[in-house]
Amino acid sequence: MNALNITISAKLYSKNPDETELGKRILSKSIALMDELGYEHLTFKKVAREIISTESGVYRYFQNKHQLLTYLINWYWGWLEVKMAQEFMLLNSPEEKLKRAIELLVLPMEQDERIPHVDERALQRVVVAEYPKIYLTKDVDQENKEGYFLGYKQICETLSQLALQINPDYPYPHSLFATIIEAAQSQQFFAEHLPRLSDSSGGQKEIVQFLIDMTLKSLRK
Amino acid sequence: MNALNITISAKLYSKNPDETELGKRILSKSIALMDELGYEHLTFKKVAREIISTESGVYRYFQNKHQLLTYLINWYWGWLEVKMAQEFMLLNSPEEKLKRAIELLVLPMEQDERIPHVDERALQRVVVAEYPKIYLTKDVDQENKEGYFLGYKQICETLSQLALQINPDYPYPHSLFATIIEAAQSQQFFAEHLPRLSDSSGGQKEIVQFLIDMTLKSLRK
DNA sequence: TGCAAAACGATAGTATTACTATTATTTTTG
DNA sequence: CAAAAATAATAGTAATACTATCGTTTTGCA
Repeated sequence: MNALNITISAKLYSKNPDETELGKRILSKSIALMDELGYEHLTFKKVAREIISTESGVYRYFQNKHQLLTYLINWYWGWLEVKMAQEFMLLNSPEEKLKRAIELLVLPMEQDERIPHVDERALQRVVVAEYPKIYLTKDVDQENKEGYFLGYKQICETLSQLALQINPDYPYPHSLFATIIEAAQSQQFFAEHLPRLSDSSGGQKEIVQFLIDMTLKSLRK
Repeated sequence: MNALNITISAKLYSKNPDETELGKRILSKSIALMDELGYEHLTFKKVAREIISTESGVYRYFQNKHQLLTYLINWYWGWLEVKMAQEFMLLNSPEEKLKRAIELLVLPMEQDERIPHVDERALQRVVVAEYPKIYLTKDVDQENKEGYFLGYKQICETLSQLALQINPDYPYPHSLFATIIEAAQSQQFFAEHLPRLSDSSGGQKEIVQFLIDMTLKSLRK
């Protein structure tokens, strides 16, 4: 059996949704609803209706909507980390790896059959549309201690290490990749909704080119 | 009289808060409360208590909390645009202007005595902590039509034009400055709250250096 | 196989929020 | 000074984000 496990901090749920049918239904339908309605208009009541259960059923897995969104976004980063590790094995130079990483950040993922309860493309759209909301709160310091942002930090660290292989003297590797990862999301959003904040006419390829250009030029001596 | 006017799209208020005492009190106290409590925990009831008026008083100026935040953030961009225009007059090369622009984006502003009802530093903190919330909604397309994001787009356009003076062939000027402006905010937030996503140890100078480095390297041929 | 524990479903209830509506009073202005 | 505009005061509503309780079903395991 070709299992695949994305590990997520136990602080991000009350009961692990990955271990039960109901939990998986919650994940599946939350992604679809969040994609359709947006974070603000999603309620546990609506999720309950979709999974053919009750509000208290959802509360048994997640303390609130914020925790649910944080779980989903961490799942996405964990998933991306796995994809990157797989692809990096086939590549040799750190340049190639960085380029591929940026493509993975921006280009649409294909559905993985091993995880039928997660629609990766819909989740990617949710990340683009909602990701800063998980840390732009007054609770950020407390939640950071509890590991709410480990996924993001892990990806950033991995890419920073690659960058230092290209230029060991580059002084801002974490800032660079926090910026690249953010831009990967926001440029997708801008290209679609606020086109004067982007030079992409909607194609993801142009965003990839922009980000690769910015990354490699930044790493020059 | 040394007046100073930041113009803001009339779609961003029901009644212009700049024209009355009550309106100015709303602006002043909203900034302080938003800084203190954060967007999520701010309510019009709390604002009403601070301005020694009533909820309906606040509703007469702003349709809702989202519109109020959008107003404040547009005010900030308009203000920054004015500051930049002033400073650019004293500078000659586009490099110098870009560097100064980035400093203005990141370094704390000094209080302007001509506008006593706006605490620029507090407003800057509000922008850092809340700015993506104004466009990360399902209403973004409609609100974009109504001019909710003109301030942001205007700054981005101004800096793009400067960039093209340095390198007329650079293909991504809007993406570059949307990214730089976002990073200017998010790096401040990360340096304070999620330090592993930044290489700044809290000092804004390091963020400025990072952003200037990224900008100038990106514009090289 | 049987029983205790866990999970689930159903329902009810509460405090808060984000408004809307109405009316009386005060202030401004031509 | 009269009319209009702005403000204050109060009430009310639908929705939200939970919390609590309890009976039923499912599950694990002795």
